[in-house]
Amino acid sequence: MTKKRVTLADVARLAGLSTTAASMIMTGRPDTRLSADAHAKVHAAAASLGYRPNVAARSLRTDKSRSIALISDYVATTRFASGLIRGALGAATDAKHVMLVLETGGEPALEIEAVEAALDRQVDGIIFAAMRAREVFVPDITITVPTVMLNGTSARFPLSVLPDEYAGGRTAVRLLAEAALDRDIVLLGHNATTEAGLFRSASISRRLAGIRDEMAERGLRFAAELSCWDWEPANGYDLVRTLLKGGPQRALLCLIDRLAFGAYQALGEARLAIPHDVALVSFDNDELASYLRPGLTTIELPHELMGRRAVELLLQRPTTGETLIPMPPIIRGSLPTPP
Amino acid sequence: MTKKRVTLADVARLAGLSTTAASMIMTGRPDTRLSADAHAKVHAAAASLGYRPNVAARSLRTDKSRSIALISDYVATTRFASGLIRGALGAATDAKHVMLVLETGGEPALEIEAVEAALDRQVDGIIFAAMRAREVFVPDITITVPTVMLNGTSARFPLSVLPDEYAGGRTAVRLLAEAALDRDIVLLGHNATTEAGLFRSASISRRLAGIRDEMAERGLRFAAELSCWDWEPANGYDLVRTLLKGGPQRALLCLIDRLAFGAYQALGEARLAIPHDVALVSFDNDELASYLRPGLTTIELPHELMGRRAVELLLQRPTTGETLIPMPPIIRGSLPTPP
DNA sequence: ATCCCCTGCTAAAACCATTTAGCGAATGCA
DNA sequence: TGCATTCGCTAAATGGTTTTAGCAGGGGAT
Repeated sequence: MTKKRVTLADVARLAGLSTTAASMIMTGRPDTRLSADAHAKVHAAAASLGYRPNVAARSLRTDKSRSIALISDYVATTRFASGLIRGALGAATDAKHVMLVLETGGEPALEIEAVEAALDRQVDGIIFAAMRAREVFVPDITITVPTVMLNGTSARFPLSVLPDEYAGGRTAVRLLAEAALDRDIVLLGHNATTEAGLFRSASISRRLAGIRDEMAERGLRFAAELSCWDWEPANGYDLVRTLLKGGPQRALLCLIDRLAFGAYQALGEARLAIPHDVALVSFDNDELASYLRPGLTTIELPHELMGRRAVELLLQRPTTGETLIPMPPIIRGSLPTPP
Repeated sequence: MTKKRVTLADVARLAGLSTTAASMIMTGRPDTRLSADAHAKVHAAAASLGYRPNVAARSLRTDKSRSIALISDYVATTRFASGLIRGALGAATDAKHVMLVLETGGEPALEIEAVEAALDRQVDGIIFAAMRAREVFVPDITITVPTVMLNGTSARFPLSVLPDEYAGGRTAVRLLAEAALDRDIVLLGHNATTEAGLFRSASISRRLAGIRDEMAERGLRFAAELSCWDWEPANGYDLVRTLLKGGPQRALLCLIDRLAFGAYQALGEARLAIPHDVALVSFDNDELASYLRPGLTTIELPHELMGRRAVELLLQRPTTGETLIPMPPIIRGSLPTPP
């Protein structure tokens, strides 16, 4: 009496054909020679029975599963994580795939387990996502499926999707230079280790390279470079408080929105008006940026697009090398409108 | 020459036993009568070959897959989403399960597709997660696996995991009353539709019920109730600006951290010191709350715990009804320390 | 000696789809 | 008419595991 699942054999029986025929028709093989009548009958039977293929049986036979795995170091630590996931998920769904999410916390043992769990489920591909862009681990076990690095790079897997930090850096300087021509520009959040690429984050060093090149091309120099070792709002606050003992009109180039947030706090306390007294531009387009008053002009880290692109790359598997996703400027009120 | 996957038959062959024996030993069936010697040989063989069971084959046979699906309306819209996902993922991993994440955008057509995609993959259970707590849809198709509602409720599926909003509401009032005994208390973010439960969010109305009951028990009344129709920082800002024309020392009970954020902005502009001039307490423990100066005291929405609990419920499947997760107070600097 | 049970193990079916190899009939070509 | 080719379709093998049914041999009871 147990209601069993409808199988392909049921469909075939109702259509009066063999399961072979039904299979070929349902999977839409191009080269087959079955009659239009047979097609119609099978489709009708499938529809009337509400047939859904058993994915396990199919994977067993084909070694494919219409699913991909997103293996990340941290899923929740940064709000950006959800942008990557959302983009990847959207693209996966569009391609009629399903997405497994695995988290490793950066621990090698868990990384191995995650990869094996994914492989056990015959995923059609793996995305390794780093929540802060960096050179990534990837456990040293044989991986038999296509793989792309998301927001990170790896020597083993050349396919990667990254934000175009260099161009983004140039954009930021351009915006600042055009909007606040006459002001001294101060760099906020610089960090020698990071810039030298010694730290994990290749991204930030590219960002800085773009900034410096654009400054140089415009014949500009930073009036000051304030560095810090962490990128929390409190760091931005402290840095700007000490800065404020200095001169009159200034422009701030913040490397990260959270620092800019702290800067806003310090500026507010000092009764300095944005953008009239101090102009700011920053990076990330953190959700914070839209909450500030006035809104923070910032160069967006396009996480959703990156996630999407990673899945597309994985499934189409044509190209090789780095895919750079542009970082669009988000214009809000923290820069004066150019004359 | 193609390196094939190691199968159970390979293991059995190496151990000199039948696949039946190998299967029984590997799956650790309790009632079997195979010798200790046989156990040792099979385990040794499996280890030396690096055997990993083929999940597709196993699911085909058992209709289980050691995987669960998290179907949510929105994955990225709120920062909280990642808390739910993270918690669920952690619990799933602990139970050696893998988690599929599906997103529907709240569209019924996509919801059906998501459920079917999950069922096709023989998931062992489904979690329906709502990113804002509410009565949830759930498409009207037969669902053959255990199901729990996360941060939402459904008439069809009685198992749900929710924040204990009522108790949370009482906690907030208690903190405020104890720390700012003498001040008038203003309620911020109230909204008639919501409170009546007419809006989607059952959560907020419970939160308010807790607040009102605790106020009543303490013989307190709100000096004012400021309502708004949206919960963005700008709303909090506007509300507090108009409020500030009023009297001297005040205490603010904000229904949502984002409103409190706007309140901070308005208070800062008015040069009012927190908590000296105005005390605040709020709800959610948004990431924002820790960035503010002074930090915002708030009643946490325990998303990670909720996600975790949902998975545990799904896999153990003992209980029924609502599971309420406590909302812990996060003490920061926005309340004066009691004498 | 007969019968029964127990121990330790295995053969084979089942799960459901895909795919290879091939069959009978109809058609094309000469 | 004879032969080869194409058309439209199917039988059976395959993938890797779990599970049911049961076998051979030994021991105990009667």
